[in-house]
Amino acid sequence: MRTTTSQAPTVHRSATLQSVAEATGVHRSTVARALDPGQSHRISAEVVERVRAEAQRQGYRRDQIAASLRTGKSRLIGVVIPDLANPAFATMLAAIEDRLAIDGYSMLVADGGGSSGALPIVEELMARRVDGLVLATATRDDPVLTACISAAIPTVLVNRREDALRVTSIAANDVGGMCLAVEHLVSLGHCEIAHVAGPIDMSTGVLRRRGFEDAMRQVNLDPSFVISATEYSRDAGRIAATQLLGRWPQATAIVAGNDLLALGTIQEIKHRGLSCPDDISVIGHNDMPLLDMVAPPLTTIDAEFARMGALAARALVAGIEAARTEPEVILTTPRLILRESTAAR
Amino acid sequence: MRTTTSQAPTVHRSATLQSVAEATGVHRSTVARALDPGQSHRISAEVVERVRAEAQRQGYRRDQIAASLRTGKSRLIGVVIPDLANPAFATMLAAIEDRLAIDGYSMLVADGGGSSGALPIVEELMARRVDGLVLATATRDDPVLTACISAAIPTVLVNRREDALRVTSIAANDVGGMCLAVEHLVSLGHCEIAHVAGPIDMSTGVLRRRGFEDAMRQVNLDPSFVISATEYSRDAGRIAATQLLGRWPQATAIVAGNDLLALGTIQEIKHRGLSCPDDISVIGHNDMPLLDMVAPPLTTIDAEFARMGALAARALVAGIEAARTEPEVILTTPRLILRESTAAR
DNA sequence: CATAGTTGTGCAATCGTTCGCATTGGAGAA
DNA sequence: TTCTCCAATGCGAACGATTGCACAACTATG
Repeated sequence: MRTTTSQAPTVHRSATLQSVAEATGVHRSTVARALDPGQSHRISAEVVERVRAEAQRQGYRRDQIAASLRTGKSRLIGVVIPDLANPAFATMLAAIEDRLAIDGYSMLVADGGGSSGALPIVEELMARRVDGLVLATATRDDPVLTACISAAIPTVLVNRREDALRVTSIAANDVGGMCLAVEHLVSLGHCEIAHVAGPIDMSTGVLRRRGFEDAMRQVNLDPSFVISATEYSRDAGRIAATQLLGRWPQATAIVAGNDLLALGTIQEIKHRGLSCPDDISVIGHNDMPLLDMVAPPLTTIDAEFARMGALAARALVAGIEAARTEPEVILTTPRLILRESTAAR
Repeated sequence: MRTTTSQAPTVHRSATLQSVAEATGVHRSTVARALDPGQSHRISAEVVERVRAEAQRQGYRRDQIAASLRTGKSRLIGVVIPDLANPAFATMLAAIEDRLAIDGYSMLVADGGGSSGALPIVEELMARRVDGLVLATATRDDPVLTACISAAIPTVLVNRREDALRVTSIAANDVGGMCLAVEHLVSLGHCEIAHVAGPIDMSTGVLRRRGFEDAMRQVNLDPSFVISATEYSRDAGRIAATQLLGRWPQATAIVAGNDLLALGTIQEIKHRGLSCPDDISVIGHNDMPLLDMVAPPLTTIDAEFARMGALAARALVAGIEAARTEPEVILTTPRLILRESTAAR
C-alpha cells in the first residue's frame, strides 16, 4: 500500500462510482452510500473505509451533472444583474455568492443589461435547470417574472419590487430612505430641494420619488422639482441635472435617485462653475464603494447592497428547501451616511 | 388548497423530447434532429414543421443537464475572482460574461478570496464538469493550476502569470506599465520616487516591482525605496505608505502597485497633513471605475481590465474548441491616464 | 426451533439527450 | 424484373448517480 499523497494523484481519466466499485469489489450503489455522509452509517465500517480509500486513490469526484439529472436538483442559482460592471452590484454579487456557497449552491451569473432584454437570459438559465433565480433586473411589472412563475421556479427580487406581490423581494425601504435624505437637507436649512429620480419603470425610481414627494409635503415644501433620468448612470444624471438646473436655477439642494446620478449631478454643477456643497448640496443613494474618496465625499443613503444580497440568497434557499413559502417583502433600513457633499444653507 | 392559478398557456409539467414525440407521432430521436438546426435538413420539411409547432405548444426546452451528461460538454465556464467586490474585477467579469455569452457559454462565478483558498472552489467547479476555467486568482506558482492541468481542463489566467508557462495567460505588460509611470514622474522632475508594491506572491506584485526597479535604474535613480503591501486593498496601502513615509520622508512621488494601494497611500498622505500632489505625487495602476472623481483625480496606468476579460474568454473558448493550443502569453499595452494626483516638482 | 426483525448489499429502473446503426419505402440503374 | 442507393426515421445503448425494493445472513424472541 503506497499511499504517498505527495505525488500528484494518478491521472484519473474519469473515476466513476462504477470504477471505484470494481476496484473495491462491491456494487456501485454501495459505493454511493459509503461516500454519502448521510448514508454511510448503513454500510459496514470496514467497507466504508475500503471504499473511501479507493475513491481517494482514484481521485473520485461525484459528477454533479449526472446527479442533477437523476435528482432533478442542480444546486445552481441563476443571478441576473442589470449591470455587472457597476460596483454597487459587485458588492451585492459578492454577498450573494458568499451566502450561497455556505448553503452549497453555485452561482450562474448573467448580465441582464444587454439589448435583447432579460427574457432570453432567463430562458437559458431555465434550460440549465437552475434551482432558483435572483433577479436584480426586474421592472415593476415584469414579463420575465411571469415566465419564472409559470415555470414554477423559485425566484426572489433584489433591490426591486414588483407591483403585484407574486414573489419575495428584498429591497431597501426606499421611501424611508428618501425621508432621511430630505430631513437631513431640511435640518441644514434647505428649502428649494430638487430630485433627480431614477427611471420610472423601476421600482426604486418610483418609490424613491414617492418618498421624496411625501417627505417634502411632510415639511410643507414644494415637492414638484423632479426630473427622471432615463437610466442609472453618470451620464444620465448629468443630463437630468442639466435640465433640472435650467428649469429651477434656484435649487440649493438635490437628492439623487442613486449615487451614479449624484455623481453626474455633481459633474454638471462643477461644469457650471458652481460648487458642491457651497452652492448646491447633493445627496446620493446606495453608498457604493469609493464614495468616501470622491470630491466632495458624497453624503448618501446606505441601501446596504451587501446585506440585501445576503438576505436574498438566504430567502431564496429557504424557499427552495421548504416546499412552499409565502411571498414576502423584506426591507432593509437605510441609514444616512454623512459626508461632505451637503452643507448648511 | 389547490387554487387554480391564472394559468396562462398550458402548465407544462416538463416537456421532453419524449412528450413532444408522442404528441407528434414520431420517435424522440426524430424530434431531436428536427429541433437541431444542424440536423433538421435531414428530416422532411413537413415533419420538422409539425415537430416545431408541437414543441412550441408544449413549451419544450432542451434540458442542458441531460445533454451535458450525454455529450460530456457542459458549456459552462468557471470564473474564479480574488475579490468579487472589487470594482476593477467587476469590470473584467462583465467583459468575460459578454464574450462568453456570444459563444454560447454560461459563467459560473466564484470568489476565491475566502480563507479556505481557491482549491476547494476549483474542485467544486470541476465536479460540475466545467468546460474551462478562468483564474484571476492564481499565484505565481499555484497548486490549483497544477490540479487543473492534471485534470486536463482548459484554463487561462487573467491579470496573472505563473512562473512556469503551462497555460495561456492574459495580462497587462506590467513591466512596461511601470516604465510609463516612472517616466512620467521623471518628466515632472521627480527624483526621490518610491514604490508601494503589491503582494510578492502575485505576478503583478513582482512584475510591477521589477518594472519599477528597471525603469528607475534606466534613468539612474535609486530603485530601493520599495515596500510591499500584504494585499491589494486600501488599508494595506495605507499601512505600507505609513512605513514608507516613516523610512523615507524625502520621497516626492509614490508609484503604487494598484489603484486601491494608491488610494490608501493618498489617505495616509492627507492624514499626515500633507497634500497630494503638492507635496507628494501618487500614481496608481489599473484605472478602476470612479477614479476620475476621487480627490485628487488619480493619475494611473490603464491595465484594460475589460479588454483582458474579453481576451481571456476568447482565448479560453478557442482552446476548448480547438483540441489543443500552445500556451501563450498575451499582453495588453498599458496607457498612462493623466489626471491630477501627479504634479511637477 | 420457528418466526420475526435487523443489517448490509445487490439489483435495476430511472433522469432526458445524443448518436451510431438498423430499417423502411421508393427511385433509378442494370 | 432485380439490385443498388438514398433519404427519412426508428431503435436502443450509452452518460453516471440515485434509490426503492429485494434478499441473504444473522440475531433476538417466544
